Amino acid sequence: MAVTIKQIAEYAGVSRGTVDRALNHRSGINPDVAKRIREIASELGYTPNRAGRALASHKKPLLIGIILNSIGNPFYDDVLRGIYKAAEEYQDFSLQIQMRQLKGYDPLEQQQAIEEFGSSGVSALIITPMNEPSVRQSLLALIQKGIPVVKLNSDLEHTEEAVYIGCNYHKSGAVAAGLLGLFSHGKALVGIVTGSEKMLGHHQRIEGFLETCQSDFPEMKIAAVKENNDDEALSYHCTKSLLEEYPLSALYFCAGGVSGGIRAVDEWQASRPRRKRPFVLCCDATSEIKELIRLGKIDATVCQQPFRQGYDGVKTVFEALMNKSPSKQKDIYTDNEIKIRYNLEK
Amino acid sequence: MAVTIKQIAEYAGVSRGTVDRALNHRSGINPDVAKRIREIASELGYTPNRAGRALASHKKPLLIGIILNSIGNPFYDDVLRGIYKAAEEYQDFSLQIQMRQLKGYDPLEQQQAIEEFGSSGVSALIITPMNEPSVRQSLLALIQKGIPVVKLNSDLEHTEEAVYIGCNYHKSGAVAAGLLGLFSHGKALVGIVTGSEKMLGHHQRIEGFLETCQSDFPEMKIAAVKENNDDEALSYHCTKSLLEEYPLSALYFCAGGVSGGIRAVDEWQASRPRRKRPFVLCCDATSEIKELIRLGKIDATVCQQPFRQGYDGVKTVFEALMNKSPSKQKDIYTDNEIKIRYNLEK
DNA sequence: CTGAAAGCGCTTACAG
DNA sequence: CTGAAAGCGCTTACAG
Repeated sequence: MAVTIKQIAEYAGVSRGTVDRALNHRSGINPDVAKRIREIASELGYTPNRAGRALASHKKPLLIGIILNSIGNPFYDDVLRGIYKAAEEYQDFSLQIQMRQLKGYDPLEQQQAIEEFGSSGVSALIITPMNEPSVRQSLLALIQKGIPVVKLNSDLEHTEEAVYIGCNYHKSGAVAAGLLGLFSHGKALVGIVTGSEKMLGHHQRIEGFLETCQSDFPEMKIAAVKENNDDEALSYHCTKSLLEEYPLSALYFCAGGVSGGIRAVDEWQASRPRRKRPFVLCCDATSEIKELIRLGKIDATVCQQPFRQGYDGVKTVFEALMNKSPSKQKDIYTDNEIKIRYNLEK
Repeated sequence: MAVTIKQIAEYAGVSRGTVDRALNHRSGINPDVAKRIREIASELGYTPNRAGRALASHKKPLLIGIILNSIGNPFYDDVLRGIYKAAEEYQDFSLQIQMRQLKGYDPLEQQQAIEEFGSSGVSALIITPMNEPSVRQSLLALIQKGIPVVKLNSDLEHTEEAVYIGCNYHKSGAVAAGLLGLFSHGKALVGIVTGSEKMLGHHQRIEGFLETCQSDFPEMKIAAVKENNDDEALSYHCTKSLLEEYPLSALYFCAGGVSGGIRAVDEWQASRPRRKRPFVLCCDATSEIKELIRLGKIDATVCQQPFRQGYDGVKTVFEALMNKSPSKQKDIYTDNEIKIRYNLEK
């Protein structure tokens, strides 16, 4: 039988209330008493019972603020599904979420959202942070107040106190290169279409791709890297010019704008029926991308478990709040899953 | 605020005990009253609070029996990790597991284990069932008593009342064929090494493989299918003779005995340095297989989320027990994950 | 067949 | 600074 607060209280010769104060570092307790109780608890190997805790905190539910730059970005569909699934499962444990979705990437807007949540008294925050000093400042202020923060999908430098849950972008690029290496038997001329060199994730993917090419596939060459700013029309033009300028055997889309690029490939192929269509690789599996894979227009994609990102984000803050342990949870790097037509989920 | 038993009691003008009896189909209650209470509950959209339920059932913890034919089979390492992880997370909700691992495939032994658990009074059972009438009988007897049963990793025909959580073997074979088709640009002569045609899963993998070859890759030919009974020594000989008899361009191991087979490939290649090494595909990612992939001796493997199988197995019985709903949980088909050297986890 | 009470582990006002 | 009591939602003997 697991050890309870009641047992600790008996053992220490104090009331349960006092044990609670000690264990949860609440105010209004003699520091020496608190210290002794904590020692007893750790000797006895006490771990709080989450069912008990959940029931007791029923009166003031744990509010989790969520800030996602997700509007208009279908990648987040599965992330959101994961979040809502977890929220549903944890609602019996008096956990509630408050969602705030943003469009585009405006640091100021994001900072404002953080501060609003901060002053509205959320117990924890999940955010897809921009890698900006102003955002960092706001987050650090929250963390200082003891509010757990989860960085979802995009990391923010110099905020190691917050857990990161998301893709290992560098590895994602390496997987793409490895896959292409195997398909092409190590020989290829690759055109890369990215979102923006300024986006940390996009940049890291390309780095990982290039490093793997250099170390493992010396005969795989990069023709050029073009930026499409995640814009379909721009992506169409980038891709078109890449195809016209170089005799590409492969295309790697490492961000958004995939369907625009595919349109360029289709046209290129229609006008040059004798040429071999390049091998097309991309990232993630939005419903649009899935459709293009089914149609045979994309050969493979490297995914990052978006559902799990959302689900584990909520789960992680729940655990952090339930255990109120000073120990930081571990970062979670989701798997870089290879999907082809045959193992695509519905 | 969610609706509680107390509210239903007030609404119906009865005590909370009576509501409990009605909602959980306990004995000793006027059927008409029970019916009325259930109607009220469903109108109000009542769902039981798991934290409350968990705390209350603290006195007699839920015991989950687990029967795995896992001894000596490294595939189950990750399944076990998943099970223990879930057990740890759910122990606060008074869930306990009792593990019984078996060696080999003896239906009688399995049946005995089931009956022992049945009479020792477990609340639920998780099992890797053999596809045998005697096993089916024992399981159906448990199910009749209202004990939820989860079939883990292997399905058993004609027991639709039990949830299946595991691989879609047919699809696993199709993914292997699709992957090979892409790598080989649709042209290959494949040797297949399987465990036993009698094992449902092994058989289904081959079926899936063949069907995909026929429908999508007409120039991919199967040289022969050999059985190794999951035995390394036998696997070595099967593989050796396949390589000697046919000019294979690919090998597909769809069960155990992979390292024995690879030894044959290594020797074959050493004695014929001019010939191209066949492309090697297998299933799952035991630590042995991972090592062979890292060494470049296996090109790709199709995995089935063993950790998730274990974790979700426990989670599913927990949900079933907590909700005590008559509605059966949904079968879970885990993803057929493609792993190559570049996206292998540590 | 039904109700009132006690209890699961924890937290939270309230008294002192 | 500390303790006693009430309460979260649910279940379980026990009385009647």
